[in-house]
Amino acid sequence: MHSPKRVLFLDLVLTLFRLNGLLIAEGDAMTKELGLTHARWKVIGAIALSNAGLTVPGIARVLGQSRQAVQRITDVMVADGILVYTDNPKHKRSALVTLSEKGQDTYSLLREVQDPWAIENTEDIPIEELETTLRLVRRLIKKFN
Amino acid sequence: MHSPKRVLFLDLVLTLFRLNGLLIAEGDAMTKELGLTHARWKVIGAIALSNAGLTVPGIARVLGQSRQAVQRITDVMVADGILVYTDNPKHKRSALVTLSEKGQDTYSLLREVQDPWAIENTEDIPIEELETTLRLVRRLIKKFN
DNA sequence: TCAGTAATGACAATATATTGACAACTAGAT
DNA sequence: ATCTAGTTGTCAATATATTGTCATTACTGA
Repeated sequence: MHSPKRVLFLDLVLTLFRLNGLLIAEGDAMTKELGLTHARWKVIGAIALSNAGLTVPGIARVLGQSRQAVQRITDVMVADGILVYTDNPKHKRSALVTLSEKGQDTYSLLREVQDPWAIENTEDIPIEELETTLRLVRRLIKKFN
Repeated sequence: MHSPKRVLFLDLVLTLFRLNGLLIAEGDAMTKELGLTHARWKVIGAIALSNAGLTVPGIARVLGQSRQAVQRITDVMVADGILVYTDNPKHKRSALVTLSEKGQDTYSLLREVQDPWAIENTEDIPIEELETTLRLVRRLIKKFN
């Protein structure tokens, strides 16, 4: 079928895969000295950007991953003292995952490299385009949920 | 620092991680009956969308992955008769990865589900927004290369 | 031409993620 | 109050991906 949107969309999907890999590489390079891996800073970022508390499956949904994969990482990070499982008033078994003091320190250090990085990489991009893109991405997520 | 772009960008990054996971899930659901996994249809898609030929490291770059991961998959797919390594006039050792006849058949079947999927999911999205998003994503990729 | 740098295939070790299954818990409808 | 469908923690098996290393090949600039 002769649909320009179709080609555009498939191209976009492939391009997003690529960007995903590059973003992970960027994050890893940024956090190398902090002893983080992408599996870890993704979790920290997800928790930090959530206003309400997040459970393990909640983090998994935010990251688009299986809850088992997140569970594995959070268990390790709790053992390392970066995260803490805290009581969830809304669920008896499913604990909220929060940053420990050490975790908050780590996040502070993360912010020190992440913020300049974010600002630098959006310098020449109009805010309207960022908004359009975010809106479009959210729209797609809604479709696929 | 009080930068709306910064927050917007970090939000976008997290949202892209999520979309990435959902896209993989979509693709897996789409190709379940074709005996493909995301590691495989990504490679097929990358080859199909490339006008020139692609080498293993080339596919890895397009997908934002390590070349070793792609090498592993292509080796298996060659053994399965879906892909073929063909001579690369531009490089003595690095072969071009192409679809075999069986691979092209698989790709045809893939297209039969992928095309309606792509059309359906972009129905209500203006082409200008798709273009803006693709341009922005490409711009970011260029920064991170 | 040639030296230095980068890219590639290959192999190994390790990290990360998915999938499947099952019992315990939750939420919503009736 | 109860039933039912969906969610969650947990364990196990498997798939996928990264990282590191080294020899070989390709590329680039002087």
